Amino acid sequence: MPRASREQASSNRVAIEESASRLFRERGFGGVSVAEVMADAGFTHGGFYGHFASKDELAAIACTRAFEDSLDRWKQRVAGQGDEASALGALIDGYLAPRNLRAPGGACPSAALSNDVSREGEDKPVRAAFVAGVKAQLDLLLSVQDPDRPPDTDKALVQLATMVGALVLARATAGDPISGDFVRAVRERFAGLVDEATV
Amino acid sequence: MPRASREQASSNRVAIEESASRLFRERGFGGVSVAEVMADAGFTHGGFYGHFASKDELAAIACTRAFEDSLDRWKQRVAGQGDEASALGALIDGYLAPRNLRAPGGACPSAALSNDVSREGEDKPVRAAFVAGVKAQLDLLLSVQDPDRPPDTDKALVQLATMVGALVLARATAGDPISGDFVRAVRERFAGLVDEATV
DNA sequence: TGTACATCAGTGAACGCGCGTTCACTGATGTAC
DNA sequence: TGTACATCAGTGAACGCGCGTTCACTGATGTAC
Repeated sequence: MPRASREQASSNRVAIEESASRLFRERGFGGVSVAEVMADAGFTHGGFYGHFASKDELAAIACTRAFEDSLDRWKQRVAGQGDEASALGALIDGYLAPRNLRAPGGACPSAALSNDVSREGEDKPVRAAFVAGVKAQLDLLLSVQDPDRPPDTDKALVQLATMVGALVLARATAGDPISGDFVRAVRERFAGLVDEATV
Repeated sequence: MPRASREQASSNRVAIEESASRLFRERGFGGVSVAEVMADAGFTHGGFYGHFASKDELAAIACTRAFEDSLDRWKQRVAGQGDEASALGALIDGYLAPRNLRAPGGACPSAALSNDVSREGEDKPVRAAFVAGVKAQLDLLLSVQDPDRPPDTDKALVQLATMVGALVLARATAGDPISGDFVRAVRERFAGLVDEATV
């Protein structure tokens, strides 16, 4: 059924981006073919290059979309939380939820794609998309800090590193009890139940 | 030149494992072909299946070897350090050194391979190798703790998550100032220069 | 509002290429006497 | 110690397959009058 309307074509493009955003987070850029992305969105592979210049371009667009989706969920989580501690607690509970461990396709792109992005050349478009996404995540962590104190960028950097590290390690060790140990230990640390000064 | 001696064949196998250990950390399991591993070790691809049953088996062996190499360096770093704080400082300085950011092939497999391992089926041999390696890293972190206090497993879990998160994020954002920010913030946290109780 | 035609979104075959794995072969190594 | 021969480590061609990308084609959409 050729020649969809322009409106239809536009929403088809969005569907392709959403499929790519999920599949790339699940299996990496190299783990999903252009044909698989198109099939997931309900199309044959030939139409791909009518929407995108290359797989690299789609990777960058899908990465940006993944950060947007993820950050929307972060914002919902922290919305309405009274103070910094409860906002962080709500954030980490969602971040390390079993569903997000099992299904990277709907979870944090910093955790799901960091290895993949590291291996891309520094000139590839996906790298800029990733940097922008990480900065937006840091901005959100800064936004939940106590407004009566000066912003602490270093604290946000350490928080994000700890969150991402816990998620990637919990996933890679899934099936072993140590996986749950990472989740529990980092959750408790964020909940402030552990009050040691040193890391 | 066919039919190397048994001794020679044995050291050839080690060379193949070392090439795989480095190349897989650099480019991931899917990013390196069997032929590339063999060429890196100085052989043609056909001899591969005389040494290994499959690429999956090599991935597991290379993963184990990578953790051994990495842990040897960790031990050298913490050896002779007076107390827990200085041992941790020495460890993180090496861990996040520019050389290790730029060349994942000689650095921590937890950081270099976590995404790749997560995507492998839970029955694949590489997953068990990865879990064993992570546990060995946690054991080392526990071994540098103050012997006069009870062992704090949760502290080691949070430390490892923070180290791994910092390394993967610094690598994926390399080329942008935020990359160095992750390194500096986490280094300072480990050095105890930041003494806030909360994460 | 109706008609004629140009546009172009999506199809599916095809391109050159590299993948993991297999296998017949070579000839030095290892062994039996 | 020397000879005859079986073993097997490494070679390179070949297998079926899937990859990213290109392109001629189809026919409904969009537009000019």
